[in-house]
Amino acid sequence: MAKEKKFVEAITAMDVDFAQWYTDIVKKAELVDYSSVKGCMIIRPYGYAIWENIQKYLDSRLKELGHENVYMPMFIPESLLQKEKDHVEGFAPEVAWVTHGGHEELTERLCVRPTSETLFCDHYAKIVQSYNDLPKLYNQWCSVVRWEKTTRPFLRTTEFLWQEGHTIHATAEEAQEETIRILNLYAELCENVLAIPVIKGQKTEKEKFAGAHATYTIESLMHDGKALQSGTSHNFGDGFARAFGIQYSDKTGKQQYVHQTSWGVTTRLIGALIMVHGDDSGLKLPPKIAPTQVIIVPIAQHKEGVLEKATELKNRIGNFARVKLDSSDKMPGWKFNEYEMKGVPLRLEVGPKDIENNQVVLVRRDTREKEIVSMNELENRIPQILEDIQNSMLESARKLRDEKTYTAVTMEEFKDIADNKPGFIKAMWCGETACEEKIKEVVGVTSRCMPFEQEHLSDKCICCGKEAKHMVYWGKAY
RNA sequence: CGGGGUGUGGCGCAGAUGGGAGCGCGCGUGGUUCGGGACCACGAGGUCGCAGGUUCAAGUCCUGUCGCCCCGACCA
Repeated sequence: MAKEKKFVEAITAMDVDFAQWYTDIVKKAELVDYSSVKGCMIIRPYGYAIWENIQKYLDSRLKELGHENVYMPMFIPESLLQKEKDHVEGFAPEVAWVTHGGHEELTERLCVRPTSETLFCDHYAKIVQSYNDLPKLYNQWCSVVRWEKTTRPFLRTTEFLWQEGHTIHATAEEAQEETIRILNLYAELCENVLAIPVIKGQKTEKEKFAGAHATYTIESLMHDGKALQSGTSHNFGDGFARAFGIQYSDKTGKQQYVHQTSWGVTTRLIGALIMVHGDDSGLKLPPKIAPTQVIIVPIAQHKEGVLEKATELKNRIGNFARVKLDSSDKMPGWKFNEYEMKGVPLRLEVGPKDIENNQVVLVRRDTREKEIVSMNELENRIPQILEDIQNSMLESARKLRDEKTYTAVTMEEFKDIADNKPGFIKAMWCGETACEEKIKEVVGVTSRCMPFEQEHLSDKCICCGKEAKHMVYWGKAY
């Protein structure tokens, strides 16, 4: 362990100070820089490349499912924002307002979008007339602004990047199907691409989105035992449709309100990647999302033929993986540490000895296992290793999460676990907000979700002792 | 928004009781090196967060203000 620490002195050890560890990684791996605007971050090329990979996957999957991308204005007139009561109330404390255009005060102030429900609704009301116009499956990639009090790179910033889908449907059933379809897509993104295991479930009344009929969520667990809401999908029912007058005439000529959904994931997912997979040497990226999957480090590159061979390998590997060659004058050891810190899944070392033996050295980031491979085998072996890294990262993340998931039946147990063992706690709940609030006050945890996969831990609500209606995942959350 | 901490070259820091702006790393050039953060030589780089004030003199003292970090209350 002491040896490991020596590798990367720049990063604070996780168990010494988790928050500092996170900040160190974010900066040292060159994901972000702080900007001159409070709470706003500069996403640097390496960080943005991760986001682009998330976008690529999600965007193509959404399009396969029939969604279309649009772009809405970043400003919302105050009157428009106020049309749905719960919605405004939910967002009012964190909206930024534009009051002036040039030197002139605006007659109506404009809000910088914290989310675009109202804009989509306003637009849908105009373009929808008949059942033939439905469904509308719109998605938008943009940034939104929420005036947060406490900010942290990726996890909570004043401005953040996201994707927001807004769909309208003829029936409640279709809207519900869409809501769940997207939740499943998000879960797939997390598990299959980001190697982050998630719990799918429904938010309680207290935790649901402002103005929603029901909110569904995927919850993941970070290395420090805190939960992170990683994506949400909302069924609005016809609440917004009524507030905004989004109606269509059905086949019988009757006016009906549409049924609506909205859903989003944000750059927060990058924070999840860091906190689920990272270790004391830095970031650890699953191959499917890593901007660079293979880094080639030439050894004694000044010697005859080394750089030529490294370049040749780069070109070959480039046919099936995202590869980079670092031919800078830095020491090989320096490069090893640098790319470990940046979480590059696989390192390929090639030096004079290797060339002599027609081999290379491959080193995995996740396990640090070293493997000598014949140069003839790269096309076979590298994809295998990358796939294996992808799978085993998901497995170890799942194992860690399961180890940090506890069960409580009494309040004493509940409190004891919450105080001493950071992680998810499963406990039964009667469904009353009063109990939820009391649990927060007494135990110090919030409800994360009512998982789709329910378990019967006891007949009674852990708080009031009345009949239990749901098993709930509780925890401290980001 | 409350409590605590912090702000000095790019980064990490030192600068007791007011009077030379310094160190390590990094950066540039040249050379020797290269299988886990190399070494030597030379060199570039600073409105001491910002604004006032006290003083002959402020990185240092006083007031205000802003940013960042940590802990809480609110949130993707």
